[in-house]
Amino acid sequence: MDCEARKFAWFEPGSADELLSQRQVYRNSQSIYEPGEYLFAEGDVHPMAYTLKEGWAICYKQLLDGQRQVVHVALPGDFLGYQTDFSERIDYSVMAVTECKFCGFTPAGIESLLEKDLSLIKRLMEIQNKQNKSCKRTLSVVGQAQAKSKVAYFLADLVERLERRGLDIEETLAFPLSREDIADAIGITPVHLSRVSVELSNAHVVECRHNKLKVMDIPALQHLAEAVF
Amino acid sequence: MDCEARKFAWFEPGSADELLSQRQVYRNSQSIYEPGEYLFAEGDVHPMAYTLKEGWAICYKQLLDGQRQVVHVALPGDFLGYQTDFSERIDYSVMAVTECKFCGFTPAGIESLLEKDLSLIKRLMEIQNKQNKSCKRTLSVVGQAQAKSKVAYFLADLVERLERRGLDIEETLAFPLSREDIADAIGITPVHLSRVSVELSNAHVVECRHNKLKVMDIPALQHLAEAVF
DNA sequence: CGAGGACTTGATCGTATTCAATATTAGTGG
DNA sequence: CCACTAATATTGAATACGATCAAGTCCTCG
Repeated sequence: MDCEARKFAWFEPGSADELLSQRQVYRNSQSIYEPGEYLFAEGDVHPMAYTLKEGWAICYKQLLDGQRQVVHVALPGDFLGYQTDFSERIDYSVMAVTECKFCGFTPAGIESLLEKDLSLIKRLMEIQNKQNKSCKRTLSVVGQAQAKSKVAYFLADLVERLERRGLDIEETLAFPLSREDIADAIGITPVHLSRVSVELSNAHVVECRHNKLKVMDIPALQHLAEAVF
Repeated sequence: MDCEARKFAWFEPGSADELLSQRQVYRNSQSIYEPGEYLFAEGDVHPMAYTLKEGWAICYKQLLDGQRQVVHVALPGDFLGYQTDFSERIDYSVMAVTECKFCGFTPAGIESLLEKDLSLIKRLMEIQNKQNKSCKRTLSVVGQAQAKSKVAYFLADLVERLERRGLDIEETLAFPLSREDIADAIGITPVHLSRVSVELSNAHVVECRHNKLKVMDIPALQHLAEAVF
């Protein structure tokens, strides 16, 4: 995991929390997933939580008719799969977009970490709180905005998150999401996304092609996004 | 608050938690809001959290252009306004739809409760987790479904929540939301909502008029909703 | 009974979808 | 390294779902 991303992680072995390390917590916990592979799927009873250490992954839900909604694009440092009650079915799927490295935590491991350091509970609450806010914000844009604003919001949000992870957003960035991934995240079709992308490109706001992303006008992008940043 | 709703509340004075009661926590904490009045508004620094004890309220966000997205319809027992960091601005507004009675908690009050009973932290996490799941589910429907499914989802979800609060959903239920409230919750216009309502009514699925709700065919309603219930 | 607001209905328009064809990229084996 | 193929993305044309504008109707409340 990029060192900048550590501050987003819930618990990072090898950092200042080192003294808390316990063998059991990390046993079998580091794992690699290839593009297209699943960490877990919606409906699974899956008593593990994960920190994404490297790579990009998408979290999504499916309607009964098969329609897919991407509810989160996971970046290094993101904490996934946590549930207060791990005997419940998980409510979303996680699929690797690029090669991903995850660090897994068992419920027992989490329990023992929490007992040793009460501040980790606060941290866990903060993470939930942030995810909550982010989801409401996305819902607002998906529910109310026009296609162009939705695209702008999606890209502006991702760019902001990448910047906080230490990337220079003035540069051309690696961007592994497909048209369909993006479209499913904002509730439009890939075909229409393509048309909107051309508009944004012609307006010299942002260019997003061939798995590369180049932001040309950040203020314009954020303004189009309609959301409060 | 209806006694059935207590099990949804985070902390209910007068219940088994009674011994925890502290004067400071409840000072000035019971308050009544008339329809249209605000508990707090998006952007406020508002260091209080609340349990809704009686009435209906809507939680919403606004885009920069003024568009409104209702992110939650609050019913008795719901816990609102909690933030891990109360110095941050709150990310949504809460407006009373009917006359509402709220029970308020100060950050200091919450802190002292948590210190006395660690299980309350678990409870708080559960609440956050539930809100999270609910938001993702709503996002999926708002992002992917057709208008008719959106309406069905919205009503099916509310009916389920009312039922868990002890109401008999076979009966005609009080339903104080306006067309606009519903429309803003699912991302369609009130005009179109009106047309869809007629369809659902003609199909003998659900009737929702004059602040009354009558579900005629629950299975059909849930099937239309497309979401996993 | 009258006035104002909320809701419904009708007609038209526009954004985004769908279907289909083309173009581009990435992947594979010669 | 270059065909050849499959997958992904773009473009075009037609359609449709939902939005908008406007008129009319139905409740509610004074």
